[in-house]
Amino acid sequence: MPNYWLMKSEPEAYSIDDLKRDKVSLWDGVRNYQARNFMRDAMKKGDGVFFYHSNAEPSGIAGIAEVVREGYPEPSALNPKHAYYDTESRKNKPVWYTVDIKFVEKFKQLVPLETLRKTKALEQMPLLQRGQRLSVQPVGAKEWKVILGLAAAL
DNA sequence: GCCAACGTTGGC
DNA sequence: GCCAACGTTGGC
Repeated sequence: MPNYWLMKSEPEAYSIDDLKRDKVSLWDGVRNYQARNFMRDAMKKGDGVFFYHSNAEPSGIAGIAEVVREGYPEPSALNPKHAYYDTESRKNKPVWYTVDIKFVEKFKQLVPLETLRKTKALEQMPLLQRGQRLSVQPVGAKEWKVILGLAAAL
């Protein structure tokens, strides 16, 4: 039984079209411990991922990806030349982790945040809670299905 | 561009 | 260990 996740990215930085082009990508640059813990400990091969566009016009869920490689030390945190370099991170004692995801599907139309908010069955989603800004977060199986339904109906 | 909410840092 | 200051996220 796979689990489901939602990952946020600003489309100007990395969009679902970029993932479609790359087919597979790591998910680096996350510098939040809770999000890291999900990637390091909880995300499993085969899990489903909603690709969320944040700070976008409009923001919302753009499509689907799938976990293809489970948590491993994030390379850019160990690379002094990289913008995501972290002086605290060491090869034998990494601080930050990432997973690899592969492109599965881009929705014909993005499911806007506004639509998610209007959907009663989704009101418990972490994404929709006030002030929450976790960039990697779990999605319930029921919510996953509801959102697939919304995407199909657009 | 604004700003509320949040996470992190660092002085004490 | 508290908490003010600061930087970041992300909707609007």
